[in-house]
Amino acid sequence: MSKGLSTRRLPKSGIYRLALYSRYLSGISKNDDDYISSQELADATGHTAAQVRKDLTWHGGLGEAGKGYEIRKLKTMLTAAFGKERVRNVILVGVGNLGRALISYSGFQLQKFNIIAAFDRDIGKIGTYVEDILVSDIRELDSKIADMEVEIAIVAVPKLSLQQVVNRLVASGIRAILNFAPTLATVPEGIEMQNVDLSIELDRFCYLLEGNS
Amino acid sequence: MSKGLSTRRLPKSGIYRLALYSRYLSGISKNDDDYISSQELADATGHTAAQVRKDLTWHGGLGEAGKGYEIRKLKTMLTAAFGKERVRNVILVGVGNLGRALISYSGFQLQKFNIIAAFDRDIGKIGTYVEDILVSDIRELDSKIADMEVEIAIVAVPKLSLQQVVNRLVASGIRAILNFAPTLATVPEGIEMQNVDLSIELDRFCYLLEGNS
DNA sequence: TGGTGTGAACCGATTCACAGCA
DNA sequence: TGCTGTGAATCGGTTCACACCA
Repeated sequence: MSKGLSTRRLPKSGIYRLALYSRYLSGISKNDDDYISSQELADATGHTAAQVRKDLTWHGGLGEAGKGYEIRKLKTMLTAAFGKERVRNVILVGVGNLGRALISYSGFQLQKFNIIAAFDRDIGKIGTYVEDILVSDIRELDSKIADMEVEIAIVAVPKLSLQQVVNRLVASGIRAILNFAPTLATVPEGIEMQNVDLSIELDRFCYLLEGNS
Repeated sequence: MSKGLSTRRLPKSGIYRLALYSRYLSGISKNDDDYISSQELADATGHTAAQVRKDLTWHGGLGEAGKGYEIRKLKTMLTAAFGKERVRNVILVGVGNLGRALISYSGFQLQKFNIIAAFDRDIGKIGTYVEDILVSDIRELDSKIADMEVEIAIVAVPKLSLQQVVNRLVASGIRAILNFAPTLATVPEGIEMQNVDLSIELDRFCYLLEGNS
């Protein structure tokens, strides 16, 4: 008889949309006292007003009938939902071209992400600096991050090293991994792993351009 | 009465899986004469066997009952589906740290993507080379790519320039854009645009780590 | 026996439509 | 009147289960 208690949490894709709303709010010139409608957020992020309202519902109904959402309240809610009251420490593993570019990527600082350490296994890179980040030996991962609060790692290593690096990260207590290596790795239950595979993004275009409608 | 003709094409997420299968096949040591089961592909890519079979159905039933899929046939089908018989030309706009790293990214050559030109608007960069790619003035986009076959552009420009760059690309006949700028742009119907936003990937982790279950 | 192909069932996410409130 | 909040309807994708074939 029970229909199964219908979804009781924001869907995965909703997290992405919340981040988009949040980014939009930080970019507009409106005052924090102003109100914004679900329609405006929808237009700005390419979704529907109903979708926006539903997304915003999960963290408490903070809209006001007839007026919209007070920007201050929205920002507060989003900051809390993403835990952005504080800066997040992030480590990088793999200091190749891509890794170096990621260290320099300005978007991170802006978003309260702070790359605090970098690791590589290439003896030629260990001990050097990229921007102001010291590159350490990957074997020192454990000891280096032991007393720092780090939950997130960005990995940009060759595909053959990936699983090994991931294992090491997990063993060190890392809880979320953003992977740029063009291959997959397995992680234990409870560890988040997101893959960004540049070639596969382009492959998607190829498929579509090939006329597979 | 009609239930609406149910899905008659591979879902968007299926394109991603197809690319994954394809990559797995190029990486294994099996002979092209060998057979592979949906189960093996599923295990290798983190999906289910039924899912794999359904995905492979869209481009023709090439499995053989009791044996699996002949690797040669699979590869041929995938090559055709992604139009990988030929090399694809790609241009890059925005030669900052990230742009330079993308030019050097080895995954592209391997996957038959060929970056043939780079553009920037910074006078200090125009005329220089990154690897063996000449950086041209973005204003020469049209004339430079007029006689080349280019359908795909990778964009790694500052957020404020994005929409303008996108407009220019679309006007030049580009049909697919991979965007690394941390913002959105609008494109006309029929143009494909995929956003890769590094901060937002990390934000997703933050949300999950915050215990929003 | 082993493994494909596929309709049907299921399930989660999106959209619709409207009641309710300022 | 304008816009939110939300159940209900819908949609699309995934999984199930099994007929079928070598």
